[in-house]
Amino acid sequence: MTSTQELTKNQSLVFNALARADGPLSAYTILDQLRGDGFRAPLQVYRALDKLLDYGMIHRLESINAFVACSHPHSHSHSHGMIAFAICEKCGQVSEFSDDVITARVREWTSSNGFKQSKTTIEIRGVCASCGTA
Amino acid sequence: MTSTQELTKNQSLVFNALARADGPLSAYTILDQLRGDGFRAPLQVYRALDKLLDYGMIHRLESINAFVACSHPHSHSHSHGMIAFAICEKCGQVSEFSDDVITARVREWTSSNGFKQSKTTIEIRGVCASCGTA
DNA sequence: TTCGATATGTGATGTTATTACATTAGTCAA
DNA sequence: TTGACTAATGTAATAACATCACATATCGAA
Repeated sequence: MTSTQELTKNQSLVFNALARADGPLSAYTILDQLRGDGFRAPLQVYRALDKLLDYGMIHRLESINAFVACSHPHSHSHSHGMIAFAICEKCGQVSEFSDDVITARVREWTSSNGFKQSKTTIEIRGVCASCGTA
Repeated sequence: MTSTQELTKNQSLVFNALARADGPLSAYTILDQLRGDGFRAPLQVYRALDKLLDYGMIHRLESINAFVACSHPHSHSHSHGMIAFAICEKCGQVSEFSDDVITARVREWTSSNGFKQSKTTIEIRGVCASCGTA
C-alpha cells in the first residue's frame, strides 16, 4: 500500500459518499445514496468498506454502527497510536483525536497482562460544544 | 437505588444468566437460555438488559454486540472512572479494568473542547495471555 | 492465451434491536 | 375498597445491521 491508495470503482464510490458526508453514515444509508450508481446489495457496500478500513481511509464507529472518513487523511502521524472519537448525540458530528498518553497507558496494561492487542476502540458519546450551548 | 438493587423476575433471570456465563453473551443467546423459564421474545431480554445497564450491574460491549456481568460488583471504586475492556478474540474472555490516567486524559480533551460526555467506550480487541501462548 | 487473483453482481439468509399494542401486577391516596 | 397511576410483562411484527453462497467479470503476469 502506497501513500495514495488506488481504489476500485466501488471503493471510490463508497469513499466519496463518506468524504462528502458531514458525519458518519450507516452501510445502508450509503447503499441508498449509491443506488443511482448501480448499487443494489448491501454486500457491495460492505466489501468496499472492508477495504477502505484496511487502507486506513475510513473508521468504523462501533457504538453507532456507522462509518466515517478519516479526518487526518494525509498525516500518518497517529497511525501507530490509538484514535479516539467524540460523537455528538445531538448533531451526529464526530471529532477524531489521538492521545499518546492514552496510547501508552493502554500499552502498559496490555504488555503487563500479556495481551496482544490488534485493534482498540475509544468512543466518547455526549453533546458537542455547539449543541451544548444551543 | 440502593447499593443492592431489588431486581424483578426477568431482570434476575437475565442477570443470573450473565453472572454464571464465563464470558459475554448476546441478547439472543440469553433469550435461548431462558426459554425454559418462559422467555419467548427478544424484548423481554432487552428490557431487562436496559435496567441492568442503568443499575451498573452489567456492561455492554459495543464492538461485539454482547453483554457481560460487571466483574467488580461490590466496588464502586471505579464508578466515576471509565472502564476499559480487553476482549480476547480466541476464547472470548473479557478483562475489565479502569485507569485514572486515561480517565483524566479523556476529561482533559472533553473539557477543553466543550464536549459534555455521557458514556465512554474503551475496548481492546486482541488475544489474551493464555491463548497467545497456547 | 491461459491461469490465478481480485473485484463484482445477486439472492437468500442470519443476527441484532425496536415499534406498537395489549395485559398484568403493584402502589398509594381518597 | 375503589380508582387511578406507574412499572413490569407478553406478543407479533418489523426494522436495522451484516454475512453466506454462488455466479460472473476484470485484469495482470507467466
